[in-house]
Amino acid sequence: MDKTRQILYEKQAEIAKAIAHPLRIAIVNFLKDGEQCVCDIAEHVGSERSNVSRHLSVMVNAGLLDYRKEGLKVIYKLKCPCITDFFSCVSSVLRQQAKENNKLIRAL
Amino acid sequence: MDKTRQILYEKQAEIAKAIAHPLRIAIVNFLKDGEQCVCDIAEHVGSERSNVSRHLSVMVNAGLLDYRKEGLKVIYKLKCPCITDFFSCVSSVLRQQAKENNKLIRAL
DNA sequence: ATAATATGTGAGTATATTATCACATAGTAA
DNA sequence: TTACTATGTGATAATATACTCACATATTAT
Repeated sequence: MDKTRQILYEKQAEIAKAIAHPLRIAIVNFLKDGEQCVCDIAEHVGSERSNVSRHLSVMVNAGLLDYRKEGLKVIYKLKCPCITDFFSCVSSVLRQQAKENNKLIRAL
Repeated sequence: MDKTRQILYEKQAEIAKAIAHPLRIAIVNFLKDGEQCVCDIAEHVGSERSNVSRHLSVMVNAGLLDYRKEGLKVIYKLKCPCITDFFSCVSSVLRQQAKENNKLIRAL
């Protein structure tokens, strides 16, 4: 295990961690349909603005989101459309789990 | 925000969390080349067996890995080859970050 | 049977993450 | 100026995660 490789894995883990939270996933899914301000994001995901603000900065720091100021508002948007690839993998794991569950249920 | 949708996001986050650790990413990358026992995984990633064992069970619980016993050894393998999609997304974010860093450096 | 090996797990500690509240800041409008 | 709104942040407490050590379990070999 190379030292460089280890650093790479740490960076990759940081990005993965930035996605790995239900609220952040909800935010990402909302932003797929276009950029949004904190205010509207908070209302859509049903959480406090201060909390949403923190989650947004986590994703900005990880390089997942970009933002720009517009008057009082701050508008966030997805930086990388490839985020879809991530969810396609996750969904595939979930489908597999569902398939196995069904197998169990049928065996009852 | 639907209740069902919220549950979906929680499940997705669980899977993402199961990947979001440097050691687990190292393990996944090792297992891409084929199934391996705990012993060899621990040596490859340079960590204690008990620790590796814990990380492996995290990924098994998340549905990322499968295992089978073979004598004294327990052999773990990737359950979903699509894990590559996940890393392609993460790598794309990292490339973007590198690009921006270069831009900064050139502006010095 | 005993010894040796691979794996997993309980307990404890250290660290990280999250949510909440109160407040600070910054832009806008009157 | 004052009032209002959107956003971000410090402090705190609750919770979750990770690592280490010692030990338990299970399989194989002698």
